[in-house]
Amino acid sequence: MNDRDYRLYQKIYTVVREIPPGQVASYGDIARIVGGGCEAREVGYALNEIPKQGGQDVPWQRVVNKEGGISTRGLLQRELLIAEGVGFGANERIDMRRFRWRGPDAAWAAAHGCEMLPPDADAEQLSLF
DNA sequence: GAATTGACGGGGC
DNA sequence: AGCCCCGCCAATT
Repeated sequence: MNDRDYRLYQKIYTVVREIPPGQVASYGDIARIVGGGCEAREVGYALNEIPKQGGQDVPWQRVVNKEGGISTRGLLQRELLIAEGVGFGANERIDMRRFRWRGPDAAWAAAHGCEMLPPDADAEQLSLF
């Protein structure tokens, strides 16, 4: 991995660290927040590198796929999320409307050169209740 | 260096 | 809801 990738990975980790406990974000969400042409798969690769880099402070378990499911082998990620209060529904799926992170605030995004998450119409509907 | 793979997403059916 | 296919691009073989 070259230096540019390393810095990109660090930026990804910085964003992931902003996910509050008890909430989750999708790989695509993280990629969009990071911006700069970052893509969902690259986020997955970055998270995969965490164990090699000793990034113990990165809450990687809060990053799931867009369906609210986990793709990692083993059940560790599921256990960690349940311990934080993230509930799994039928078919081992997280209710993204309830637990999806809405993204960083504008000040943080600006300070770190990141993008805001586009408003989710579905989530907006939920807030009306 | 070509082919394959993958902790993904979106669109179509 | 599920399933399939394509695009994406870094990492690996």
